[in-house]
Amino acid sequence: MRIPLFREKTPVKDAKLNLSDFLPYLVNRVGVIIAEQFGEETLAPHRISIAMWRVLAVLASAGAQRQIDLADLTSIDASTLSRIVTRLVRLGFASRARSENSSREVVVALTAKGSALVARLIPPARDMEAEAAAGLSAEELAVVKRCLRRIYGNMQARPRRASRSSVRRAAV
Amino acid sequence: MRIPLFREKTPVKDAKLNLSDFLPYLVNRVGVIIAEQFGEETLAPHRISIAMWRVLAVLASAGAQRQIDLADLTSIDASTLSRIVTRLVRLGFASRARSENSSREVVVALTAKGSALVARLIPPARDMEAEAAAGLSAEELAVVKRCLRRIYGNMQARPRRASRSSVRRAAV
DNA sequence: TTGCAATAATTGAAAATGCATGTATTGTCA
DNA sequence: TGACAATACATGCATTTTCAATTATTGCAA
Repeated sequence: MRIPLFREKTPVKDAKLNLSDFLPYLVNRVGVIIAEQFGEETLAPHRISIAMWRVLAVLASAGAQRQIDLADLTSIDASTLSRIVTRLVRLGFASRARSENSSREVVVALTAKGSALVARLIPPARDMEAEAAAGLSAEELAVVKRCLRRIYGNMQARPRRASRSSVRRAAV
Repeated sequence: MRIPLFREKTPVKDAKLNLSDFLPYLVNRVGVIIAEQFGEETLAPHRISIAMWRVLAVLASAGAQRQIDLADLTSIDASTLSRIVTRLVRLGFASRARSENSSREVVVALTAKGSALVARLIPPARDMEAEAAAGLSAEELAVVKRCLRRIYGNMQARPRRASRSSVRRAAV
């Protein structure tokens, strides 16, 4: 194998980042603009935040959950989520009860009022998705969704630096 | 036109949301997990936040920008951006100067130190993207990126009720 | 030209967020 | 079984973000 006298062509390619072709950038942009518009148009009239909507949607989709699982499913930090659930309970959209099998756990569920709210929000949510995906073929949209699921799985399975708790364990 | 005695078939389909097939949900999840891991692993050692990285990356990719355009390109609120730029200037990564043609505008640019930082961060950024996209074919990845650009364009072009932030078209 | 609306950036104050820590409970293994 | 680690949730606190002005400048129409 020949050792090149010069660096391979297009050395600039590594030093420069074309953001419009950079996946994390594209994903962030799309995520922000969708959340903004859905929040302003659909959620604001109901006086709920996008974070609250995410919690309600997960509860409606996946059923009652422990807070730690809700945090995972919504990508919201556990401490933030604890406060959001407090607000949802105060507003009457969710209930919080100690788990039967473990009294350190808490189970969050939708109330009837919460279910009714989600039912009203689902059609505009679907509409927003349809408008976002306008011009994409069914195949393309399917590819996008499948790939996003795969990407999430990749990131989740990635070996990462030890977190605080395991650092403490390793240090002992 | 006949009025059906019963509701059309599969009424549940509209009332229930399957989040794992819901585009906004998938996009948000992926965006959050990528930002988290890139922030913890790559940015934290440099004492840089993900928001600061986004600003630096846009400046490196698109050149010096007015703050309002930076806000658009980074999906960061203009007031938040103003404070982030202040921090970047204080840290020596960026410069802020009044525009030549309009003294109400400000032009933010990378300093040499800022460029050097971005140059160091680009390789791990590329690595992260590659790991995220592991298992996707080149074609699939291309479809995903193209569709995300289209989706962003769709959302931007969407008719929405008047809001404070002006809708400014950015060529990305 | 002048007056007024629009634009760009900043800032005060409130709300939201994230990290570290605290508390209570459960799991485990020596 | 009895320590001790791990887990689940809540909370204090500092930081960050957002919304609503505020200031300064520019564009534009009468």
